[in-house]
Amino acid sequence: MDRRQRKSREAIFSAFISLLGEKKFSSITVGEIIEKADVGRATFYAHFETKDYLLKELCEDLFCHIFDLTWGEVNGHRHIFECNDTDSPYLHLLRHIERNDNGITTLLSGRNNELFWRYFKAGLDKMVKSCLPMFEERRREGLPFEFWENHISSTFTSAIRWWIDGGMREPAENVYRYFSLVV
Amino acid sequence: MDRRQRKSREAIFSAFISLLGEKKFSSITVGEIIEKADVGRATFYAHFETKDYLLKELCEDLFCHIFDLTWGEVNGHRHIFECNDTDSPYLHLLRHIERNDNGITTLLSGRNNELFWRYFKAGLDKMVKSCLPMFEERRREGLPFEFWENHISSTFTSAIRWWIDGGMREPAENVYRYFSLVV
DNA sequence: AAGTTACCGAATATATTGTACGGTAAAATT
DNA sequence: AATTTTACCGTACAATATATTCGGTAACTT
Repeated sequence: MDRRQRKSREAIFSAFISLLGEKKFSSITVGEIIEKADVGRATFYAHFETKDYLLKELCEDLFCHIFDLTWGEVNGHRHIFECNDTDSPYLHLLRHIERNDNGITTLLSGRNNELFWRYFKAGLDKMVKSCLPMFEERRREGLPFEFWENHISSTFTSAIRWWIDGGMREPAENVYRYFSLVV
Repeated sequence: MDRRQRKSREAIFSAFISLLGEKKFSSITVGEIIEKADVGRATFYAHFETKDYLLKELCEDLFCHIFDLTWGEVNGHRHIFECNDTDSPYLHLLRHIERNDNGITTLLSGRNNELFWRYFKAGLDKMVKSCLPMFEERRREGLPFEFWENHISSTFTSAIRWWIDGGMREPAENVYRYFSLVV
């Protein structure tokens, strides 16, 4: 990709993230974004069809990155289905958040946009699918598979949410322990 | 409240709900609402400051109503802290949704607005707080109280979500059973 | 019956979106 | 090194949406 393209794209993303920290998605205007990003209006629309697509692509960039990282390490060890042996991908993900990689925490903590969490959960769902066997023995009798799948994923999501909303006063390890206790 | 006021308010709510079934919140305009509600523009703004407040008040009306109903019956029996004896308020709530009371399902099923779920969960949180002792014995050692609280509430929320997203093919009783199994 | 209140309808100022165009500088191609 | 392509800027602009104002009318209240 052209360096100019990259620069504009980055500038827009960066301005957008900054704005998301201040106000909610729906009340952010394209005008504000391009002003902060210091790019022309036409440039914005050359990159992103709409404001919604901007959010979508930002999430994809960000979350795919995060999830690929947690995944990658596990995959590198060829341990997708035996996550127990190595560091749990869940704990791994929590550590990423703890370190605020890519400013992800800033975004997730905003009381702003639920859309963000939707994309986050979408990425998480995929991860859970791969690491599901981790908790297979805890699945009760008569529980539909898809329900269980969804339950784990949303339990983890809401644990993170609870963590962040509470100001992340506890270390990632604790949150992981709580998560393990209830699931 | 004046009958005229009530009529206008109802008309706006009704038009808004109908529109929410068709398209997502952000792409609904005030123009569409007042046209469908058949009220003047000034009237709309006399009732609601913005479109966001409209959603807010609608949710409050609706959810407070739903939660008060489920609650009311439990409270009527003076059984807030012994929900076990009577019909569980959770199951109760599921039945409300199953019957699509106040068109609540239509609203929750739209892939539209997460805001709706936020308000829903806010109402649920209060309910959980009252009925928490129901599951007290299942709380594991070393688990913070607030985490447990949040966990139950969001597990229930995501169970409903899973249910609705899947087309509500199972009866409310099943969903309640799954919920009981995992929590 | 008189006063108050909510409404309508239309006009309007303001803000936002998304597109179009000519000119310019950076990058790729020859 | 010269040429072509590409991305960009800035401005302008049409289309749409938001939110306010105001005079007149009908419905409620006292």
